[in-house]
Amino acid sequence: MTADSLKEEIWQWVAAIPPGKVATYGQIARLAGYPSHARYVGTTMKNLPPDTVLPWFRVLRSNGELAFPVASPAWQRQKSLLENEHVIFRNFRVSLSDYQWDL
DNA sequence: GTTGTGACTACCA
DNA sequence: ATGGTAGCCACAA
Repeated sequence: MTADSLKEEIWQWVAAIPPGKVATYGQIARLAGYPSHARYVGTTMKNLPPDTVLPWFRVLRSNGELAFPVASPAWQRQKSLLENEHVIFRNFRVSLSDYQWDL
């Protein structure tokens, strides 16, 4: 396998997260077949172009928090994108038991 | 080669 | 709950 095929696997799985659902970095890594690459999933999201169509905002930390510092501009942007599709925040985080994507 | 750096995570005090 | 840590691994310098 090549280096970018992993990146493409990650893109594919992120693209597959249904609206109103969320996944974790570790979950995407496992689905892509590289369970130890949660960090790389984050790196891949960071490197997406600003105009990407990928639903990067549906990817969260394993505890349901966003990866950005609370109340930062990026944090607020991601929060509203999620709220737009009815993902509700409670105490600065999403309840994975309510919203996590499971196949 | 090596080193430092993360949109990470599981564990443990 | 919460703060620290060790493991993780692609990537850039």
